[in-house]
Amino acid sequence: MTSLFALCDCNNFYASCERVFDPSLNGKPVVVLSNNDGCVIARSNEAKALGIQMGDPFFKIRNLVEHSHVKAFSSNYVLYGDMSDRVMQTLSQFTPHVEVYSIDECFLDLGDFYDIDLFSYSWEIKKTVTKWTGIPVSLGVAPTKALAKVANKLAKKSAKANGVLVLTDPFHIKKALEATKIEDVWGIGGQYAKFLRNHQIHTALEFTNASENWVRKNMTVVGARLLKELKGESCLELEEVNPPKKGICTSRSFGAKLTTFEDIQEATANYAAKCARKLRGQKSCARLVTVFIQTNRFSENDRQYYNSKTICMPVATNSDIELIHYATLALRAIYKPNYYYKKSGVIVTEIIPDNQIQFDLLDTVDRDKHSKLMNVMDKLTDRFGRSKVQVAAQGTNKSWILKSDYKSPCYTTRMAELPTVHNLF
DNA sequence: TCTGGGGTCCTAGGACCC
DNA sequence: TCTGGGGTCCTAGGACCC
Repeated sequence: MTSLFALCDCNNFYASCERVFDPSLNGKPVVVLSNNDGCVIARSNEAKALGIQMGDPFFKIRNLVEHSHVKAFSSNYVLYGDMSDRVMQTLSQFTPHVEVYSIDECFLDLGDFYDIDLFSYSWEIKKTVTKWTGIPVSLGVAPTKALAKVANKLAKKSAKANGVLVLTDPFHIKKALEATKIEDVWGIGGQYAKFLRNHQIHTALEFTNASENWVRKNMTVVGARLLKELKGESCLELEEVNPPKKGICTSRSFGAKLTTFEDIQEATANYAAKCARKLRGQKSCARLVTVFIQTNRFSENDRQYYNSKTICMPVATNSDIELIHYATLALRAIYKPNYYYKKSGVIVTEIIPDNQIQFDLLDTVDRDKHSKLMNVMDKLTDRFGRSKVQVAAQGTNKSWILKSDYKSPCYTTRMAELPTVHNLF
């Protein structure tokens, strides 16, 4: 039994999404910014050519942006999520066994496709995705996931490959590993790359010559598994269904420095509500809620403060009202006046399916009522968008709101007119 | 003025138990 | 001087991913 995987990766995904709906951007440098218009998180090839790096703070490249007429966009995750769905839908036409690995990457199990012309087939996939969605993609095909990653990277880099690389022949695999720098290997981050280079391992090929014991000792079983994968032994299976999340976090930098408890409380309540909605989305409840706050770590003049507080709730919940209640208690425990706060966040953990909750005899919450209310709120949000209906503690002040000065329209979703509510219930 | 956000897995070491 | 030993659970921290 020989395995075969394809990794399909969208090129410069967020930038490409913006281009789909505004073709005048084609051929021009485009960047997409993180929340709060903070950092560059996606770049078109033209923007890369200008030397703009991933993670560059926007304010530091503003001159270059103006001078070189770079088009900058605030991130529009609703749009990108929607485009991602379209790409994944298209890919699943080619094999029922797909793993949506991230918003812009998908593994395809080509299991026993060895008999077909993999090169033509891959090109067919690539052309179809672009035709149906407008998003350009690259494909790497190989016997293991880690090798498919290698193939994909080279497919993008090499002009000859032009976006498709099939690595099944041992000689080609060896050449590919030789051409792959160790820090470009999937699973080798900054620390391991430095460590390996210190041990004279500079390429993926040199890594495959290391002994398994040595790798296991210095890089845990994860490294040992990677080693096998690069040598052609498949250890990582396709994961078609994603398991429910074990922790859910909602955190944001504020659009401005905040000091008062009320402002931070309002922001934090909104993050708590978002966590609750995510929990309901995967049909689970959480027992622990953690709140953290921090000042601006880049500001040398301001006094710095970071703290977090975890509260164990009496009964696992996914109700906006309860989570906001306990998040506020946690915040109260750590908030100190006279600091300039820049960020807060809410993390929920000890997550269990919503049908396995341990109830408490002394419980004072009417859980049935909460659940019905949340159900209605979710329906309203799905239909009319965020913040149309919310818990009072979430406030209307929104002085903490994110900066988003360059947002494109939500091309793929249209906000409905304000409702006549009766048919929702 | 302005520096992202949300996840996963693994290990070492301490606490605790018998 | 010499101070049991083995198992399990939990947590913090470190590595990684996009």
